[in-house]
Amino acid sequence: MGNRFTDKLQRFHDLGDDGAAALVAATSRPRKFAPKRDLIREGDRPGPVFVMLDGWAVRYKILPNGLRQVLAYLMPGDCCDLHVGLLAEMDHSIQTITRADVATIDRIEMDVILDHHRGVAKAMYLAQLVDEGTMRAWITSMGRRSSIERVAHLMCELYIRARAIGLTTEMSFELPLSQLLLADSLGMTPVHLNRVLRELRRTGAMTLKRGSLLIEQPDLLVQIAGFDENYLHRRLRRAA
Amino acid sequence: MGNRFTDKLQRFHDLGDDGAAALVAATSRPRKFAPKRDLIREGDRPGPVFVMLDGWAVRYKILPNGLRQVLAYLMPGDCCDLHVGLLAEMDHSIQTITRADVATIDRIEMDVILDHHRGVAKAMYLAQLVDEGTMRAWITSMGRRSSIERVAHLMCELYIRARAIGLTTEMSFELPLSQLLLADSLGMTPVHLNRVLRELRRTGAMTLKRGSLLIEQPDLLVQIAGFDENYLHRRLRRAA
DNA sequence: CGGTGGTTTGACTACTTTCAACTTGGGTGG
DNA sequence: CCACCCAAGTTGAAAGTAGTCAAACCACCG
Repeated sequence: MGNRFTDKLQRFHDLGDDGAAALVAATSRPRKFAPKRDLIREGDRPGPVFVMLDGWAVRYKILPNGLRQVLAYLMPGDCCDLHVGLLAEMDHSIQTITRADVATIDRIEMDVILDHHRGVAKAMYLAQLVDEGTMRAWITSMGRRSSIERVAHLMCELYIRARAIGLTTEMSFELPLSQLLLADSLGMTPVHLNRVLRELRRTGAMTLKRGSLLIEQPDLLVQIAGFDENYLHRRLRRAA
Repeated sequence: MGNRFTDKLQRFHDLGDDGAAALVAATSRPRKFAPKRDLIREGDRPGPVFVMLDGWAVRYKILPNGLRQVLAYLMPGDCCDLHVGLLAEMDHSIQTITRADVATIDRIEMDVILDHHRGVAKAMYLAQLVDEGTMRAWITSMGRRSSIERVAHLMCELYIRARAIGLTTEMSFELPLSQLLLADSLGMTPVHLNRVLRELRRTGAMTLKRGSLLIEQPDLLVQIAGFDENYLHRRLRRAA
């Protein structure tokens, strides 16, 4: 009865039948986007809330010198900040990676839903807290993890997130990310990333090839990454 | 009639007399902390919302190997996530840097205030969006700026934030951050940070010395940093 | 007046980028 | 169906950046 968006939120907090229905209705007219299409750009005035019903996207920034930094991945079910409409302008851009189905929820409608369905509001606040935790984990990776640890850590994160929404099969999953994109996510050059991937393959921990990741030794990968999934807050507060 | 917390929020959105009064009342019993005291640690169950009425604090994470990464600075008037109470456990720690006056707002009380004073809710959402924008800027710095650009960028940010709350005098301000702390913020070693600071001094852009920053050539510093303050969202949306 | 934490410096090492060339995999148009 | 093309991936060598280790220095505090 739901879609990937409500399925994700439902795992955070009970939306209630009417809450879920309201969200489904609000996202019932998704638009299809080709790969590498900007949904919104830095400097634009924020519009509606974007909801990824299918496909992947990235948040990113371009520096004056043309370098790009990826800030976050949006996977099916993810959405952007619910209150983003309060801002005068975007401080980053959002672009599709793959073909994608993207719904938009008007700011007013979003407010109405949040006001009338406390379960939806709680679930969305939790989703936002997880996104923030993820940003903190990225800052930590960039600042204090070696390049091999950083790569391993991101792969662990993406695997856990993909698994949570049913995109994994055994120890592998579709990962539609080019090495260029990964390099821009991890603050390294594509050349160096390529060498790090080779090293991870050599250790037997994982193999990334065009479009999919195979995790051969999960324990080893987790150990290399120093991965602790607490920041994804999959353990929820009881009696919230 | 307000305090540093309400003053800050008021700049984002009109709190209304009763909204401001409610916040002042809620933060009227601050507790004093010595420097380097943890307010809460990673793994702890989140409690009330912390509000910095005076003094500085940092959010940080410690890695398994003992390395520390600073995630954000909390300056007077700043507070931590309003919905943090929804989480089962903290994904990072918060520690005072200086002596500090910290108020706490109980989760229930916070919810009541947000429900009854829409202006307060809007202002706090905006504050949170700015904090998120700041995290994105940090990720960008760590990933794609050189060390000298990174240092310059952080100094620009801290100056702008300090100025917004009236802590600056001309082109200098009190900056109670050790080089060790700055190094842990910028993902570099204290030794290297020290050399970068020397280089910035040499160019004549700025001089950091024990406890205060003097910006000698603002234009040069901004240029070195590639600083664009849009992410601090000081330009607000009209008719919000 | 000696500690203690913080800052500064030098020499050496390790890691990462740069640059440039070459390979591969898919898709497209003839 | 195949030749071509382009984006993406891979590799080597040289250069540059940042980390490590160790010691000295400094300022403030008790």
